[in-house]
Amino acid sequence: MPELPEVECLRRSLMPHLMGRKVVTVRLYRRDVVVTPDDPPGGASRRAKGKGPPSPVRRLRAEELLSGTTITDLRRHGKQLAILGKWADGRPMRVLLVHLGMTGQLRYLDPGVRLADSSHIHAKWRLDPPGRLVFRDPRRFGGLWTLPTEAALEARWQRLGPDALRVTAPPLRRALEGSRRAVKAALLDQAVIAGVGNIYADEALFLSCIHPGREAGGLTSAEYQTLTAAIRQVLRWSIASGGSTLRDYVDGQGRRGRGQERHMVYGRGGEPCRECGSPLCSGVIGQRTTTWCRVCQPRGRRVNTGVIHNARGP
DNA sequence: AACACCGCCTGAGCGC
DNA sequence: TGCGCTCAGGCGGTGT
Repeated sequence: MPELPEVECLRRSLMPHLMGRKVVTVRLYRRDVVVTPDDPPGGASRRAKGKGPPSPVRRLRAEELLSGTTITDLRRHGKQLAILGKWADGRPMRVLLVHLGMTGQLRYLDPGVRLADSSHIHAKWRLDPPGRLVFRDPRRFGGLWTLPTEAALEARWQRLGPDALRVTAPPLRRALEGSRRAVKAALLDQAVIAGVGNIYADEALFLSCIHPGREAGGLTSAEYQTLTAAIRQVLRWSIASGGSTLRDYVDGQGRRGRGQERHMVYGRGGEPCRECGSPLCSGVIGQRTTTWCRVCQPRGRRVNTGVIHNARGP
Protein backbone atom coordinates (compact mmCIF):
# COMPACT_ATOMS: atom_id res chain seq x y z
CA MET A 1 0.00 0.00 0.00
CA PRO A 2 1.44 3.30 -1.02
CA GLU A 3 2.78 5.47 1.75
CA LEU A 4 5.22 8.35 1.45
CA PRO A 5 8.17 6.39 -0.04
CA GLU A 6 6.02 4.78 -2.70
CA VAL A 7 4.46 8.10 -3.71
CA GLU A 8 7.90 9.70 -3.82
CA CYS A 9 9.25 6.88 -6.01
CA LEU A 10 6.20 7.27 -8.24
CA ARG A 11 6.77 11.01 -8.51
CA ARG A 12 10.43 10.54 -9.44
CA SER A 13 9.63 7.85 -12.00
CA LEU A 14 6.92 9.94 -13.68
CA MET A 15 8.82 13.20 -13.67
CA PRO A 16 10.98 12.61 -16.78
CA HIS A 17 7.95 11.34 -18.74
CA LEU A 18 5.42 14.00 -17.84
CA MET A 19 7.35 17.24 -17.52
CA GLY A 20 6.68 19.57 -20.42
CA ARG A 21 4.17 17.27 -22.08
CA LYS A 22 0.82 18.63 -23.15
CA VAL A 23 -2.40 16.90 -22.17
CA VAL A 24 -4.36 16.40 -25.39
CA THR A 25 -7.45 14.52 -24.21
CA VAL A 26 -8.80 12.94 -21.06
CA ARG A 27 -11.10 9.94 -20.78
CA LEU A 28 -12.86 9.38 -17.50
CA TYR A 29 -14.46 5.98 -17.00
CA ARG A 30 -15.83 6.55 -13.50
CA ARG A 31 -17.02 9.95 -12.45
CA ASP A 32 -17.04 8.94 -8.79
CA VAL A 33 -13.26 8.62 -8.50
CA VAL A 34 -13.06 12.38 -9.00
CA VAL A 35 -13.84 14.96 -6.35
CA THR A 36 -14.22 18.61 -7.33
CA PRO A 37 -14.42 21.58 -4.96
CA ASP A 38 -18.18 21.84 -5.48
CA ASP A 39 -19.04 18.17 -5.09
CA PRO A 40 -21.11 17.40 -1.99
CA PRO A 41 -19.15 16.56 1.16
CA GLY A 42 -17.79 13.05 1.02
CA GLY A 43 -17.00 13.21 -2.66
CA ALA A 44 -18.76 12.58 -5.92
CA SER A 45 -21.89 10.96 -4.49
CA ARG A 46 -20.11 7.75 -3.69
CA ARG A 47 -20.74 7.99 0.02
CA ALA A 48 -24.36 8.92 -0.39
CA LYS A 49 -25.06 5.26 -1.02
CA GLY A 50 -27.62 3.86 1.35
CA LYS A 51 -27.95 7.15 3.22
CA GLY A 52 -30.78 8.96 1.56
CA PRO A 53 -30.95 10.01 -2.08
CA PRO A 54 -27.61 10.38 -3.86
CA SER A 55 -26.59 13.99 -4.27
CA PRO A 56 -26.53 15.31 -7.81
CA VAL A 57 -23.07 15.47 -9.33
CA ARG A 58 -22.38 17.77 -12.23
CA ARG A 59 -20.44 16.75 -15.30
CA LEU A 60 -16.77 17.50 -15.36
CA ARG A 61 -15.12 19.83 -17.79
CA ALA A 62 -12.07 18.18 -19.37
CA GLU A 63 -9.88 21.08 -18.32
CA GLU A 64 -10.51 20.23 -14.70
CA LEU A 65 -8.57 17.04 -15.40
CA LEU A 66 -5.75 19.07 -16.98
CA SER A 67 -6.87 18.71 -20.59
CA GLY A 68 -5.29 21.47 -22.65
CA THR A 69 -2.56 22.24 -20.14
CA THR A 70 1.15 21.52 -20.20
CA ILE A 71 2.46 19.60 -17.20
CA THR A 72 5.00 21.75 -15.43
CA ASP A 73 5.46 20.14 -12.03
CA LEU A 74 4.89 17.05 -9.93
CA ARG A 75 4.83 17.74 -6.20
CA ARG A 76 4.32 15.53 -3.18
CA HIS A 77 3.24 16.18 0.38
CA GLY A 78 2.83 13.12 2.56
CA LYS A 79 1.05 10.51 0.48
CA GLN A 80 -0.49 12.98 -1.97
CA LEU A 81 0.83 13.68 -5.44
CA ALA A 82 -0.05 16.89 -7.24
CA ILE A 83 0.22 17.31 -11.01
CA LEU A 84 0.33 20.95 -12.06
CA GLY A 85 -0.77 22.03 -15.51
CA LYS A 86 -0.03 25.40 -17.08
CA TRP A 87 -2.05 27.18 -19.75
CA ALA A 88 -0.44 28.81 -22.76
CA ASP A 89 -2.54 31.95 -22.22
CA GLY A 90 -1.45 32.61 -18.66
CA ARG A 91 -4.59 31.54 -16.82
CA PRO A 92 -3.85 30.24 -13.27
CA MET A 93 -2.40 26.74 -13.16
CA ARG A 94 -4.78 23.81 -12.76
CA VAL A 95 -3.94 21.15 -10.21
CA LEU A 96 -4.84 17.48 -10.18
CA LEU A 97 -4.27 15.86 -6.83
CA VAL A 98 -3.84 12.09 -6.81
CA HIS A 99 -4.44 9.81 -3.80
CA LEU A 100 -3.46 6.23 -4.41
CA GLY A 101 -5.35 4.90 -1.39
CA MET A 102 -4.59 1.22 -0.98
CA THR A 103 -4.31 -0.07 -4.50
CA GLY A 104 -4.04 2.95 -6.78
CA GLN A 105 -1.56 3.05 -9.64
CA LEU A 106 -0.53 5.87 -11.92
CA ARG A 107 1.29 4.56 -14.98
CA TYR A 108 3.03 6.19 -17.89
CA LEU A 109 2.85 4.24 -21.15
CA ASP A 110 4.85 4.86 -24.29
CA PRO A 111 2.91 4.69 -27.59
CA GLY A 112 1.94 1.11 -28.41
CA VAL A 113 2.61 -0.18 -24.89
CA ARG A 114 -0.33 -1.82 -23.13
CA LEU A 115 -0.91 -2.51 -19.46
CA ALA A 116 -0.66 -6.18 -18.56
CA ASP A 117 -3.82 -5.80 -16.49
CA SER A 118 -6.17 -3.20 -17.90
CA SER A 119 -9.00 -3.86 -15.44
CA HIS A 120 -10.16 -1.10 -13.08
CA ILE A 121 -8.82 1.73 -15.22
CA HIS A 122 -10.73 4.86 -14.22
CA ALA A 123 -8.99 7.59 -16.20
CA LYS A 124 -6.59 7.99 -19.15
CA TRP A 125 -4.73 11.02 -20.41
CA ARG A 126 -3.38 11.24 -23.95
CA LEU A 127 -0.21 13.31 -24.11
CA ASP A 128 1.82 15.17 -26.69
CA PRO A 129 4.57 14.27 -27.51
CA PRO A 130 2.65 10.96 -27.74
CA GLY A 131 2.27 8.83 -24.64
CA ARG A 132 -0.45 7.99 -22.10
CA LEU A 133 -0.96 8.37 -18.40
CA VAL A 134 -3.32 5.85 -16.81
CA PHE A 135 -4.97 5.81 -13.39
CA ARG A 136 -6.18 2.43 -12.17
CA ASP A 137 -7.39 1.55 -8.71
CA PRO A 138 -9.15 -1.79 -8.14
CA ARG A 139 -10.40 -1.00 -4.65
CA ARG A 140 -11.15 2.65 -5.28
CA PHE A 141 -9.89 3.81 -1.91
CA GLY A 142 -7.88 6.31 -3.87
CA GLY A 143 -9.13 9.07 -6.12
CA LEU A 144 -8.50 12.29 -8.01
CA TRP A 145 -9.10 15.75 -6.58
CA THR A 146 -9.39 18.71 -8.91
CA LEU A 147 -8.17 22.07 -7.63
CA PRO A 148 -8.56 25.34 -9.52
CA THR A 149 -5.32 26.99 -8.45
CA GLU A 150 -1.94 26.44 -6.89
CA ALA A 151 -3.18 28.42 -3.88
CA ALA A 152 -5.96 25.88 -3.37
CA LEU A 153 -3.34 23.14 -3.30
CA GLU A 154 -1.28 25.02 -0.74
CA ALA A 155 -4.36 25.61 1.42
CA ARG A 156 -5.16 21.93 1.30
CA TRP A 157 -1.68 20.85 2.20
CA GLN A 158 -1.60 23.41 5.01
CA ARG A 159 -4.19 21.31 6.78
CA LEU A 160 -1.83 18.34 6.86
CA GLY A 161 1.03 17.89 9.28
CA PRO A 162 4.66 18.35 8.23
CA ASP A 163 5.95 16.04 5.53
CA ALA A 164 7.35 12.97 7.28
CA LEU A 165 10.56 12.93 5.24
CA ARG A 166 11.57 16.24 6.80
CA VAL A 167 9.79 16.10 10.15
CA THR A 168 11.71 17.24 13.22
CA ALA A 169 11.01 16.61 16.88
CA PRO A 170 9.78 20.02 18.13
CA PRO A 171 6.68 20.39 15.91
CA LEU A 172 5.66 16.77 16.42
CA ARG A 173 6.08 17.09 20.15
CA ARG A 174 4.07 20.31 20.22
CA ALA A 175 1.29 18.75 18.15
CA LEU A 176 1.00 15.82 20.56
CA GLU A 177 1.55 17.63 23.83
CA GLY A 178 -0.93 16.33 26.39
CA SER A 179 -2.35 13.79 23.96
CA ARG A 180 -3.39 10.54 25.55
CA ARG A 181 -3.78 8.57 22.36
CA ALA A 182 -1.37 5.79 21.49
CA VAL A 183 1.72 7.07 19.70
CA LYS A 184 1.04 4.57 16.90
CA ALA A 185 -2.42 6.05 16.32
CA ALA A 186 -0.97 9.57 16.35
CA LEU A 187 1.60 8.68 13.68
CA LEU A 188 -1.18 7.51 11.38
CA ASP A 189 -3.01 10.85 11.71
CA GLN A 190 -2.14 12.84 8.59
CA ALA A 191 -3.02 16.10 10.33
CA VAL A 192 -0.22 15.38 12.81
CA ILE A 193 2.42 14.09 10.38
CA ALA A 194 1.89 13.53 6.67
CA GLY A 195 3.05 10.41 4.90
CA VAL A 196 3.32 7.72 7.56
CA GLY A 197 1.04 4.70 7.18
CA ASN A 198 0.81 1.40 8.98
CA ILE A 199 4.04 -0.09 7.63
CA TYR A 200 6.40 2.75 8.42
CA ALA A 201 4.72 3.59 11.73
CA ASP A 202 5.52 0.10 13.00
CA GLU A 203 9.02 0.17 11.52
CA ALA A 204 9.88 3.61 12.95
CA LEU A 205 8.58 2.68 16.41
CA PHE A 206 10.69 -0.45 16.36
CA LEU A 207 13.81 1.43 15.29
CA SER A 208 13.31 3.93 18.07
CA CYS A 209 12.55 1.25 20.71
CA ILE A 210 9.19 2.81 21.56
CA HIS A 211 6.17 0.67 22.36
CA PRO A 212 3.34 1.54 19.94
CA GLY A 213 0.82 1.71 22.80
CA ARG A 214 2.66 4.42 24.74
CA GLU A 215 0.72 7.66 25.23
CA ALA A 216 1.91 10.14 22.61
CA GLY A 217 1.96 12.97 25.13
CA GLY A 218 4.08 10.91 27.51
CA LEU A 219 7.17 10.62 25.34
CA THR A 220 10.25 12.59 26.42
CA SER A 221 11.89 15.10 24.10
CA ALA A 222 14.78 12.68 23.68
CA GLU A 223 12.28 10.04 22.56
CA TYR A 224 10.74 12.48 20.08
CA GLN A 225 14.23 13.13 18.73
CA THR A 226 14.84 9.41 18.31
CA LEU A 227 11.40 8.79 16.86
CA THR A 228 11.56 11.55 14.25
CA ALA A 229 15.06 10.46 13.25
CA ALA A 230 13.78 6.89 12.89
CA ILE A 231 10.83 8.04 10.77
CA ARG A 232 13.12 9.91 8.39
CA GLN A 233 15.48 6.94 8.33
CA VAL A 234 12.94 4.24 7.44
CA LEU A 235 11.43 6.48 4.77
CA ARG A 236 14.83 7.23 3.24
CA TRP A 237 15.78 3.55 3.22
CA SER A 238 12.54 2.62 1.57
CA ILE A 239 12.87 5.29 -1.11
CA ALA A 240 16.40 4.02 -1.79
CA SER A 241 14.91 0.53 -2.27
CA GLY A 242 12.26 1.75 -4.68
CA GLY A 243 9.46 1.59 -2.08
CA SER A 244 7.79 -1.44 -0.51
CA THR A 245 5.75 -3.72 -2.74
CA LEU A 246 3.50 -5.94 -0.67
CA ARG A 247 0.97 -6.66 -3.33
CA ASP A 248 0.00 -3.91 -5.72
CA TYR A 249 2.50 -1.10 -5.59
CA VAL A 250 4.49 -0.36 -8.74
CA ASP A 251 6.04 2.93 -9.83
CA GLY A 252 5.14 4.97 -12.90
CA GLN A 253 6.92 2.48 -15.11
CA GLY A 254 5.52 -0.63 -13.48
CA ARG A 255 8.60 -1.48 -11.42
CA ARG A 256 8.19 -3.16 -8.04
CA GLY A 257 10.06 -2.01 -4.94
CA ARG A 258 12.30 -4.00 -2.62
CA GLY A 259 11.79 -2.09 0.62
CA GLN A 260 9.73 -4.94 2.05
CA GLU A 261 12.84 -7.13 2.20
CA ARG A 262 14.16 -5.12 5.10
CA HIS A 263 11.02 -4.70 7.17
CA MET A 264 11.88 -5.52 10.79
CA VAL A 265 8.38 -5.95 12.20
CA TYR A 266 5.59 -5.10 9.73
CA GLY A 267 3.67 -8.24 8.80
CA ARG A 268 5.96 -10.42 10.91
CA GLY A 269 3.77 -11.09 13.97
CA GLY A 270 4.82 -14.33 15.69
CA GLU A 271 8.11 -14.50 13.81
CA PRO A 272 11.40 -13.96 15.67
CA CYS A 273 12.58 -10.39 16.19
CA ARG A 274 15.50 -9.76 13.87
CA GLU A 275 17.32 -8.03 16.75
CA CYS A 276 16.75 -10.21 19.79
CA GLY A 277 15.06 -13.36 18.50
CA SER A 278 12.00 -13.25 20.73
CA PRO A 279 8.65 -13.75 18.98
CA LEU A 280 7.11 -10.50 17.76
CA CYS A 281 3.81 -9.43 19.30
CA SER A 282 0.81 -8.48 17.22
CA GLY A 283 -2.36 -6.65 18.17
CA VAL A 284 -4.71 -3.85 17.17
CA ILE A 285 -3.69 -0.30 18.10
CA GLY A 286 -5.38 2.69 16.52
CA GLN A 287 -7.70 0.34 14.60
CA ARG A 288 -4.70 -1.08 12.76
CA THR A 289 -2.83 -4.33 13.02
CA THR A 290 0.34 -3.46 14.88
CA THR A 291 3.48 -5.53 15.33
CA TRP A 292 6.20 -4.88 17.88
CA CYS A 293 8.86 -6.58 19.98
CA ARG A 294 8.07 -6.79 23.67
CA VAL A 295 11.78 -6.93 24.51
CA CYS A 296 13.13 -4.21 22.22
CA GLN A 297 10.11 -1.92 22.72
CA PRO A 298 9.22 -2.13 26.43
CA ARG A 299 6.00 -0.50 27.53
CA GLY A 300 7.59 1.39 30.39
CA ARG A 301 9.66 4.45 29.80
CA ARG A 302 13.28 3.51 29.43
CA VAL A 303 16.51 5.45 29.51
CA ASN A 304 16.86 6.82 26.03
CA THR A 305 20.33 6.95 24.63
CA GLY A 306 19.33 8.78 21.49
CA VAL A 307 20.83 5.93 19.50
CA ILE A 308 18.58 4.50 16.84
CA HIS A 309 18.08 0.82 17.27
CA ASN A 310 19.54 -1.24 14.47
CA ALA A 311 20.61 1.80 12.52
CA ARG A 312 22.11 0.06 9.55
CA GLY A 313 22.43 1.75 6.20
CA PRO A 314 20.77 0.44 3.05
C1' DA B 1 -12.25 19.29 21.42
C1' DA B 2 -10.29 15.22 21.03
C1' DC B 3 -10.61 10.92 19.87
C1' DA B 4 -12.94 6.30 18.56
C1' DC B 5 -15.32 3.97 15.24
C1' DC B 6 -17.58 2.88 10.73
C1' DG B 7 -18.01 1.95 5.87
C1' DC B 8 -16.31 2.17 1.53
C1' DC B 9 -14.08 -1.70 -1.98
C1' DT B 10 -11.76 -5.94 -4.24
C1' DG B 11 -8.73 -9.81 -4.36
C1' DA B 12 -5.82 -13.02 -1.93
C1' DG B 13 -5.74 -16.73 0.98
C1' DC B 14 -7.80 -20.03 3.60
C1' DG B 15 -10.77 -24.07 5.19
C1' DC B 16 -13.91 -27.34 3.95
C1' DT C 1 -12.39 -27.67 -8.10
C1' DG C 2 -15.08 -24.28 -6.04
C1' DC C 3 -17.45 -21.86 -2.82
C1' DG C 4 -17.86 -18.68 1.00
C1' DC C 5 -15.66 -16.51 4.58
C1' DT C 6 -12.08 -13.26 6.56
C1' DC C 7 -8.76 -9.95 6.18
C1' DA C 8 -6.07 -6.01 4.47
C1' DG C 9 -6.26 -0.50 5.33
C1' DG C 10 -6.49 5.32 3.92
C1' DC C 11 -9.56 8.42 4.80
C1' DG C 12 -13.65 11.21 5.57
C1' DG C 13 -18.01 11.14 7.99
C1' DT C 14 -20.38 10.29 12.24
C1' DG C 15 -20.75 9.16 17.16
C1' DT C 16 -19.22 9.73 21.99
